Amino acid sequence: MVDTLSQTFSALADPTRRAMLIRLKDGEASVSDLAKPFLKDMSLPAVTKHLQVLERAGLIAKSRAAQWRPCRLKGEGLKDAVDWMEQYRKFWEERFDRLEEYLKTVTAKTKGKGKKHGKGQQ
Amino acid sequence: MVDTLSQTFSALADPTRRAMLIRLKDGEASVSDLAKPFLKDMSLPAVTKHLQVLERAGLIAKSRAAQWRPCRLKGEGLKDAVDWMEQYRKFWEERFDRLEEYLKTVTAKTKGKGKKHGKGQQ
DNA sequence: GCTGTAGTTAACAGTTAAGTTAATTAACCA
DNA sequence: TGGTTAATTAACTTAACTGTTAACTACAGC
Repeated sequence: MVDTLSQTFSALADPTRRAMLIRLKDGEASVSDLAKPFLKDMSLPAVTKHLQVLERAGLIAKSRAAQWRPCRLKGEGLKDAVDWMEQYRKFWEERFDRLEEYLKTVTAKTKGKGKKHGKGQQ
Repeated sequence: MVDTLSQTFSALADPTRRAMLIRLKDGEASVSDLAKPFLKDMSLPAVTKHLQVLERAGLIAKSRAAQWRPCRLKGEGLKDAVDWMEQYRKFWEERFDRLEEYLKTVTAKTKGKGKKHGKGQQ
């Protein structure tokens, strides 16, 4: 697993880490601030590891202030992941079946004009 | 890992599986159709397993036709994941810093009216 | 019934992930 | 200097993930 997209999705595939990101929406927080809701369920080193995963995925950044390590959200890290998923939007939007049928009719008439924006993503 | 969101993100955290989803955007495909691009790198049972992951995550559905198992995309499975990520959109959109500053001014004036749509997501 | 094709299941091996406890680093404070 | 707080690192365990090969199920067609 080397590619950025995999790292992003992998980092998001854990409820603890997602909860941490949600907490960080409200602004910076130290490691122990972030740990607080989880210390019944896991140790502080476990929290450190989760934060490292988020940091490596580019979803948060840590700085230093005395003995604290304030963490802040880096939302840009989510952009590529959302962009990737957006290509499926039409597959979950309402009345897709009817929409697709309509599109088939249209593309049949305009023979291939609908081959727009091939981004070559994977 | 029990929750749907974790399953979805986890399923997406693999380039092989993402490539399979991309292939399925073009329409139904059998297991061996889907396997074709990967058989240099992995065996057919490995492909089966990837498809099982996607199926359990609700991202694809398998049917039966003679000895084939046509797979089709189930884009609705991505909806919740995208919705979750959308809450961070403002964090990656351009000039966020200035936007945030502006919002702070606004909410300071309207004292609390900006507390909209608390979806209780995690 | 036999043979080929499509796909899954079983059993196993290697790697990574996620947690633990104990020890360590680093800064503050008195 | 010594104690406290904040956080990380080290070493280890366990479980899950990803892949393998070999065996099996199921259907098609002669």
